[in-house]
Amino acid sequence: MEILIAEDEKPIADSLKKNFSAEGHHTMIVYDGQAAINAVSKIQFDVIILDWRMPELTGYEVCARLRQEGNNTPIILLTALNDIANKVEALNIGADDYITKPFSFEELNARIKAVLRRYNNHTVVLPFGNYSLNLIERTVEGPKGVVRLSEKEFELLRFFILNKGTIVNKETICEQVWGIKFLPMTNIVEVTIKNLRKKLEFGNQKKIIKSIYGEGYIFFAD
Amino acid sequence: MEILIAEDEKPIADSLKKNFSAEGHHTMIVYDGQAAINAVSKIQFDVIILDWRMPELTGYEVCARLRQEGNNTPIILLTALNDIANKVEALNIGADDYITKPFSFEELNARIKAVLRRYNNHTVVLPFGNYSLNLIERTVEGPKGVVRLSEKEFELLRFFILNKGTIVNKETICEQVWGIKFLPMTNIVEVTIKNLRKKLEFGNQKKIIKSIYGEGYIFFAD
DNA sequence: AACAATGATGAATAATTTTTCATTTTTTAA
DNA sequence: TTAAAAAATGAAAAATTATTCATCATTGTT
Repeated sequence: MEILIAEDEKPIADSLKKNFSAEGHHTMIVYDGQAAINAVSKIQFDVIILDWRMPELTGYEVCARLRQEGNNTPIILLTALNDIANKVEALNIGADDYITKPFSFEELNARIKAVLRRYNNHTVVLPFGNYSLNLIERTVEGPKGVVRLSEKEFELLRFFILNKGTIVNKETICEQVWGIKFLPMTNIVEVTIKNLRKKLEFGNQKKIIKSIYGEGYIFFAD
Repeated sequence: MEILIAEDEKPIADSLKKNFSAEGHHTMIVYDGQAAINAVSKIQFDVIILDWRMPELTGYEVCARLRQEGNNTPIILLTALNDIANKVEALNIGADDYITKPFSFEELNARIKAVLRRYNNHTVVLPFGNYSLNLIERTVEGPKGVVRLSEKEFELLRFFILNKGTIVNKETICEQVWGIKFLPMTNIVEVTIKNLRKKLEFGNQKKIIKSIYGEGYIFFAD
């Protein structure tokens, strides 16, 4: 993993580097904010650790500037002040987490892992219309907020997204989602579609799963 | 999507191309096996459709050769024979699916989507030791074969993989996996670890989740 | 060795999800 | 307009998963 440490207190920076090296990561140290900006423009880091107060540009400013530029590498801010206002500010300008000095390496490391975990999930998402399906969490974000899907609902939605814009019949759905040949004496497909609709549809918004009498269903997104 | 069609019967190839174009895909047609090999060396296709019998190299030979070279683009074989032996052979040499002529475009299209679906999942996998965790299917592939995990088992394993090699205490596990502050009067962590172990461990193989008395657990992979 | 603390485990209970079933609603075509 | 087919739905039953609980096993300390 490529880690950038921007921290003007050399002992802290060195100690972090040593610890990260022991875990098999590559670390780069810079001692002021401007150097951090320069480094980020050259290297694609996995995590950036920014001290709050630094010469040239503060960690706060570096973070804000990176986010303005559209860079969304996970950022963790280090601060000497155990100040809630700072935390709120840090998260507002787009930091992913925040840790108060003094801290143990284990603590920082745990935060990094938590951030990366959240961050990685972020990338495994299927967008559709004004919704998005998180494939790991099995949640849909949409007009109803975040809704958890059960396994079958999740598989069904994934199937619909993949086949959006085409009519799919119940036999196909059954084979693909349930992995079984369609048995005419069951109505699991209808029931699961009903439940999925209930979780996705909001008020008078247009339907995204439409039934086509005698043929099957068609899924619209956007 | 970039699709390669290798099919010497021009009417079939043209009809497929027309249909794929209507769905917004780019299609390239070649009329013999050698041309297919050449095309693949130049362009990164999303799916390759190979006729079983073709001049120069048969679809069977093209498929085998591509797989030998380490190319793992999804391949669907078309064959005129409704012959089980062929199907087995096709899958043995690494084809992803197989379809018997005559077929409708819808049928082929459905197969392509099913293959892509399987294929896409393949990429969202966390390897650890001689196991791998499929993040979409929530299955582990390991010495026990493929095992389905329940939601909590899945989240727990994901947490362990992320924190492999470091000791994690029960409080942290509880917070990260269950999203709750640890309550000392519950033992869900122990129980879920027990169940996960049962699904992962095989015979006398060395443990991958080790308990550290009074401290927590440590996860080893490789 | 004996005790106390911690962890493991089987089984009971609770909660959730899946499937079935009976009934109502909608759609199409006569 | 009406009858038949298809789809939607609420609720019951079945299956699976999560959690609790009681008990047993292991570890570290005295």
